[in-house]
Amino acid sequence: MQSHEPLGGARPTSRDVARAAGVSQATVSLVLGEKWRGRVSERTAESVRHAADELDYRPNLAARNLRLGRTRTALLVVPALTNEFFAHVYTGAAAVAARHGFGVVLYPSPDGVGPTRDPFASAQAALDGVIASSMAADALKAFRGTGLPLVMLDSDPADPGAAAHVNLDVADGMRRVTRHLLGLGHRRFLHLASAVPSWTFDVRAAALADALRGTELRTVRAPLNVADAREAAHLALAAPGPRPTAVICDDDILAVGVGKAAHRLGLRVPEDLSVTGFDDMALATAVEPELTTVRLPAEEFGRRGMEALLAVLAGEQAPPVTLPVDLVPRGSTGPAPAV
Amino acid sequence: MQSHEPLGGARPTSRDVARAAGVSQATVSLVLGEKWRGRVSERTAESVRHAADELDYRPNLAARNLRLGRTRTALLVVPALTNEFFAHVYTGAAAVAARHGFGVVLYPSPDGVGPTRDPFASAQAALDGVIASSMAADALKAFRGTGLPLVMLDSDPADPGAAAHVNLDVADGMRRVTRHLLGLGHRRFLHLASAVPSWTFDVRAAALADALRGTELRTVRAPLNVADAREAAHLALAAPGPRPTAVICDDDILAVGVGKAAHRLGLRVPEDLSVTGFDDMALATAVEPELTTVRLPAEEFGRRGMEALLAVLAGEQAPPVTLPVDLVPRGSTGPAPAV
DNA sequence: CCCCGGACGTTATACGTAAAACCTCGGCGC
DNA sequence: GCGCCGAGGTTTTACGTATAACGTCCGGGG
Repeated sequence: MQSHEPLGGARPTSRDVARAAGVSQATVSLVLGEKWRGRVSERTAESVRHAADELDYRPNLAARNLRLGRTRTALLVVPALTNEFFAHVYTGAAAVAARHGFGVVLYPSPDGVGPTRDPFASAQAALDGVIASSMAADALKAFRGTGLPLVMLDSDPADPGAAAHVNLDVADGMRRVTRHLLGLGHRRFLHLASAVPSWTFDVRAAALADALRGTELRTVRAPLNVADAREAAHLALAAPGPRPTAVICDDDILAVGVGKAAHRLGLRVPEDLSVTGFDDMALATAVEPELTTVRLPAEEFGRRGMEALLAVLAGEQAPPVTLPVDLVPRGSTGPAPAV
Repeated sequence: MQSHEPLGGARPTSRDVARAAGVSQATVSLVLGEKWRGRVSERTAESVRHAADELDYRPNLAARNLRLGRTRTALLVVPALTNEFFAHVYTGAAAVAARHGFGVVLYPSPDGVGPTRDPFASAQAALDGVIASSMAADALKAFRGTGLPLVMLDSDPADPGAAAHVNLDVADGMRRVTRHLLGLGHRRFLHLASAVPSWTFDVRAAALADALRGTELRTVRAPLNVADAREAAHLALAAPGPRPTAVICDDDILAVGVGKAAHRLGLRVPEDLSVTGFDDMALATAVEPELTTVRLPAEEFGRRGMEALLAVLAGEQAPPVTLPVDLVPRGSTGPAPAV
């Protein structure tokens, strides 16, 4: 039976609690801040806690942030909220953050290109630090030079603007894909790459070029959505000349688009055409056949990112990390069709 | 050529700007706050703006929030970040918010059930108001009784705890689905419902029961993910007795699960089985055949929610809104198979 | 007997901003 | 010649918190 204050009434402050408990405001702050060992008697502490409960006191975050000069809030800059991969990254980051009394605010880069006017106005929160995906490069620019500690996800380790780097071994992921496909006898490849420029995609392309030297490899780019991917794949697959027998995609979404294009062209997957994705999102097992793809440890990626940021904030060095990835073979890849 | 302060150096305050411009701090606040018409000369104002630029001054949000007693931040409580529908809702809400100098923070209800310990600690931002989906009922509980203005999305309009309601006409959506399927000759239905209890799903079920009275209608529930939906659908479709000819789903994700179950059972969609989704997310056109589904105006939903919250914060009444929905017929529905 | 050092609090202050209240001065009406 | 007013500022205060600096009382060692 909580006694509710009148709804319009102002929220109680630590001074109100102090008055109710018959102590000074400073004592309330000490007790509630758990810094009172040996400074306040158990009896007094208890009465403060009781009064705080009674009044349903919650400290004013704005005042605390002002006083302490930090906010315990991190910003996660992601390319788009609709990208399921980053939902998992967020989950991981938020979990670690919560354990340290931190909160995580999301800043989704607007879908349209071009940098935003003022990210801070949008984020609206004072921040202690920023974690950003290299895929959100445009939105990111605005955060540079603000002096805020910056942890970069999947970006060039040589970038000096970042205080720490957490990467995924996407090059190895692509190598595993090629090994898998070469083992199935494929020799003519199409790489459906992301049209968004980003270090992580450059790395994939380079790894691919390296692993597939001596075979036929074409590259086509498309934005990260099914419709555009389908169009791009349709064009490439319907082109004159020998058709690739395997399409390697930078993302599951692109791979789904390829599947749709194949379907429209009357090509069976995987009998006529093998397709691979990247990320292993829910989408990968939603389609038929299920996608052979590269599984990325998305949640751990987010966790490591947040841990790196916390380390930086604590003044420590955060060594660069590269997380391993896995190939998940499924139904969308099969033996290369006999010529 | 921006002259960067030493990186470790403290951020400049309005007092620093004042010193640089040779005026008092109050004047800086007036000028930068655009409240200086007739109070400060154009010359002085210009010199203040110049000094602020020079120092790369950004107001301290914590101090401002403390002073003003409000944060211009709204919280959007959603069931899960992986649900694409809410990504669009967020986009809409954030767009309106930005136009009014507001920011939007996301609070994704943890995937596991059970209320969270302290949402405020996680949100970490002082808030002016909350917009919440009825699908996140558990996380929502913690926000009740805080006196914070609450706008509910797709929830019982009779709920007195909310200051405003914005709904989607999901009942009409379901009626359109039934009309479509009845017109195709279907008479035996399976309703694959969401296992998450929520007003919006109750409404759908009721509308369905009402529109399909006189036909055969079974109901099965599944959590909102492909794997569980597939299992539930598999069981229901493989059960003895006459098989339903159409499966009506509460969500596109569920519909995709049904498609996979059908594939496994050797049933062709739509020749042997018609399937409908709900939401019209990207997923709906990612699968083959594409899903007949109900298109929800997700972005407008978010916009209206934010507008309602702004109205409430301005002390106005926000009349309840119900947004219309549309049926999008695609390849997953067809004429009922001849018995 | 005096002084000293814990134990237990209190008083005072600073964080950076917004804005109310207050100053100063020159010009103008009467 | 005096008062008043408006333009163009400045001084001051408050927001709520955390914490450094400062009492006060009491028991005990020298």
